[in-house]
Amino acid sequence: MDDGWVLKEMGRGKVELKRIENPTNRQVTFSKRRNGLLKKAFELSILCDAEVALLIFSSSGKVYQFASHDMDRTVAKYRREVGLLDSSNPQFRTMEFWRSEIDELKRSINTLEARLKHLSGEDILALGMRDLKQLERQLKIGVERVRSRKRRIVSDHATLLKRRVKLKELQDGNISSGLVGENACTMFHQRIVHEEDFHNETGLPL
Amino acid sequence: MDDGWVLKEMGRGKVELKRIENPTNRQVTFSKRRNGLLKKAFELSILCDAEVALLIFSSSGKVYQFASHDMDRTVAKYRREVGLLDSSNPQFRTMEFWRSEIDELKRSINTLEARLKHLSGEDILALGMRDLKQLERQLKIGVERVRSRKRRIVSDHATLLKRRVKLKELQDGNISSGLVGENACTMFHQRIVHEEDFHNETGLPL
DNA sequence: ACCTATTGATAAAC
DNA sequence: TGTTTATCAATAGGT
Repeated sequence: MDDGWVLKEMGRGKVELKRIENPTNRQVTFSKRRNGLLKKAFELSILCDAEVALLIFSSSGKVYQFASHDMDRTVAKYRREVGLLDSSNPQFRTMEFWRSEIDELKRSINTLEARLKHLSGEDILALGMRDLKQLERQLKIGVERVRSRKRRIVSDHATLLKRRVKLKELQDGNISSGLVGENACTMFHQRIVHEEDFHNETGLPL
Repeated sequence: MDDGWVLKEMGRGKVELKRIENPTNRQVTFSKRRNGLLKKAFELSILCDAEVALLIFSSSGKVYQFASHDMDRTVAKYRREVGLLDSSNPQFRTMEFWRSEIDELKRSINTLEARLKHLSGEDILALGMRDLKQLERQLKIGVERVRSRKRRIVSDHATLLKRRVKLKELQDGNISSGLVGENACTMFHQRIVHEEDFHNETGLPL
């Protein structure tokens, strides 16, 4: 049945008109749409003989701009037209600027803390089934990545030890059968796996 | 033969990237494109979490604007990026205070983001076995909590439906066997479990 | 302002 | 980052 998408569409797929959570996708989309927006602004100014000024700050703080005439001139014009407020007062403006900057950072922190809690399974009572599913998926991916990394570390350890033993064998002169090193390595590997309780496959109760 | 259009295209026909001479067409196009541009600016700010400010003056002098945050704030930010700072400014001290305040908040954000990434299994290459183990434990707890919550939701849904059906049976008068409600409920429950792919017990590949 | 044929923009995948 | 491709969006021209 139709999910009742309250969405927004674009290219290959449809995109919800909401902050793109995936940082990579967000960056790519930003780059593309930024260029598109700048181009459109330019076209409007040419085709329709309009005065256009566009300022774009990426979330990382980088600036992009377009001004058909001159940014300062256009902004000044805007202030004259709309500037009913005495925002020209340097003190006032600076103050407001810093305060809004700080408020925004605090909002970011709140968002991050909320997401962090969700990933720990806290404060999830308000989430719907859809969000819960996504959360679980993300958590599983995380678990798998961590496990993968752990496997890798153990594997690297084992390989390293194997090399060392092999080297030692060569330096000491081959004593008897060449299986000594292999056995030592295997034993080491098993020890690691056991002591660290590797993946704890038996269940979740830590 | 190709006229070698040094043009610009759009809709039904192609349009030369040049001021539209026909005043009527120019006005119509301005109206359409202005709205398109404002919409795009809005979308960019939402989708990519960007700070966008857009000023448009029609050739007749009318103003149109969009600011994702606050026009003055964004313009001030722009001036700050472009214009140089004067450290001899009397307000430099104050500014330093605000900046340190902001730096602290940004540090908090960095910490939170790092933890968030770790919980998503990203940037974990630098972590040791001990941290990885703890991470995995936390992720598993999260997964279990989310699953528990999902179970609860499904269960509640089922209970609710069961009640409704029972109620309806009473209102309609008992038609035949009292098993009707039970069956409907069971079917609903199964549908939910299946459609939502409940726990995806088959494995981790999402 | 509404309607469509066309071109434009862009999400996803590579 | 750049290229390609499938899709949906924007919009020119007309009514």
